[in-house]
Amino acid sequence: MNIGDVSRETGLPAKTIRYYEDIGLVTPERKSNGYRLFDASDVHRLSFLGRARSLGFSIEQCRALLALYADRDRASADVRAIAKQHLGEIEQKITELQQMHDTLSHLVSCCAGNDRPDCPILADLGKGTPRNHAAT
Amino acid sequence: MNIGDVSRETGLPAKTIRYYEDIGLVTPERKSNGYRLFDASDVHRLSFLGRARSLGFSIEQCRALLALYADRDRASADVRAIAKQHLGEIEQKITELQQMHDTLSHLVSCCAGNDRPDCPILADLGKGTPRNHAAT
DNA sequence: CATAGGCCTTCCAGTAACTGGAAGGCCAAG
DNA sequence: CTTGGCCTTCCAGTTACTGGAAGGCCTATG
Repeated sequence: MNIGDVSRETGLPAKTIRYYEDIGLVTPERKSNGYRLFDASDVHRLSFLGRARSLGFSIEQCRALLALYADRDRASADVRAIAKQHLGEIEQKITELQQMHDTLSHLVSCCAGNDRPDCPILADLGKGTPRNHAAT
Repeated sequence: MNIGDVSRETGLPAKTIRYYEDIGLVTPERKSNGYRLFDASDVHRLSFLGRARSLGFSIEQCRALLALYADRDRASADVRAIAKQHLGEIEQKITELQQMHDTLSHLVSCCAGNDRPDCPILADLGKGTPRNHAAT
């Protein structure tokens, strides 16, 4: 298969697939004309990558997961450890975003949003050093 | 004030402050020895930036907010629009992360995490093209 | 046979918002 | 006069791609 076919099949942009080759996540053959030649296992790896990335795993985590995927003697605990660590990062981010959301939506609800200049959002951002992000 | 004092006062790393100068968000004076000389209004701008960034506003949004902050004829609606747009982005991200979290925590809970190789996390990632991220 | 369109190739540069580090100047204290 | 702690600039790296230029290959049609 050519890269275009693989792109269609996996949903990954051709650019991304080339990039994944650059960083060693896939190693397709080459035809005599220089075109990449992907076999079923390349496509499978790329689909795996697409799904892992869509779950937010970093490239390095994906690399580790692929290695474990290929290792028939792996321990599922190793996989689980990576996933749990990532889960922790996700939870951390959600917490931070939720915090931002609460503060900001409070400020937005306090702002008249008209043509007058007085604005509680700017007032809060311009306040002295104390970071008081909670609603009162 | 020297950059170190400002750093202590605002909580921003000196590197970041220099970067903000590079991209035109602050424009401190210079002493004869080449050192940056910050006055109270610089420090105030930097504190504003720190708070806006901690709420997740992008640098460009911060630039716009600073301009509005300085504009005594601003309309609060303009500020509110920026904040609401950002709020939408935050909500979007939270939704995505929540989705990842649900899928992944389900998979993690299904994985024994022992020294055996069978692992539902890898099994799911290795599945055919359908993206079936929901718990059954 | 020429050419047009659609594939493919490589390489360079840019994104966001910093961060790390090297090389070197300035200044106050001991 | 040297030591330590500031400060300066500049260069490179981070993450995971993405856009674009310049050019080769391949097929079909006039």
